[in-house]
Amino acid sequence: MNVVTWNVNSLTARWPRVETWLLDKNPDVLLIQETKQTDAKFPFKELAALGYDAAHNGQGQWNGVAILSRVGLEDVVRGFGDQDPEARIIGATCAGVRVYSCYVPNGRALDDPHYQYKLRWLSALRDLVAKRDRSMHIVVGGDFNVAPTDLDCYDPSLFEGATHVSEPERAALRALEATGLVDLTRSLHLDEPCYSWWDYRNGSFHRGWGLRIDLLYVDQGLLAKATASYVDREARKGEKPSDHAPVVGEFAV
DNA sequence: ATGTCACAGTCCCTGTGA
Repeated sequence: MNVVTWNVNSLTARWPRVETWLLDKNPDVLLIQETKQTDAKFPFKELAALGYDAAHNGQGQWNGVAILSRVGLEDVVRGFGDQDPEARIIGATCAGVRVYSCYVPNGRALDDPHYQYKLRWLSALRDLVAKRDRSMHIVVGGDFNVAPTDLDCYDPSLFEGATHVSEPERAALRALEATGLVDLTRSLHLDEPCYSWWDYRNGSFHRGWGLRIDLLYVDQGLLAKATASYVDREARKGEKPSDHAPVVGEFAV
């Protein structure tokens, strides 16, 4: 089984790339962030033609998360309940694995109210994950908008005083891990940066100025069955790419 | 250190968010 997370930065703008990529890679489960679509616009029919069941927590202009699966899609839950007006999380069970697609708030700046919202959101995610059914494997994937350590940032000196690298954000990720989750890509690649996002500006991709902010958190039992995790850098190249690349997890289940 | 992209509305440019 493989599970991929990809922030597509508008499924409307990215559909030709996403469709081609699905035909080429045929993943079992794809976790999408930033669809920027209402449920009415989401391409359910086109995905069904490719063999995918899909569930979408759509909003419209911003946010929007989805789960695509060709191995079953059950027990879909959107959001945290009534606490969050923004469409940033969706969960489902695929082939007996509980999966979540998460789009963590950006934070904008340390003194911006949106930063406090980001920390509250990560706390709510931790609470949700802590209450999980531990008889089932779990994958919590998505765009976390946090680089877990300095290895995940191309130049930490440029990010002093900025979001994505601050200690409270990193502590929030450690609190999530403390529920029994591990960072899959980092667990399998202790020294490689494995960046997943590059700013559209400044030729950042070609200069190697990236961050690793797209993460797959899995339970310890699933880590034991993991066979690979990697970033599909090819998807960041070519015509009209997203600014994020897909992050893949492969498991012997 | 800011050279881009996507969105909606003010609608073929501009403000906002990333």
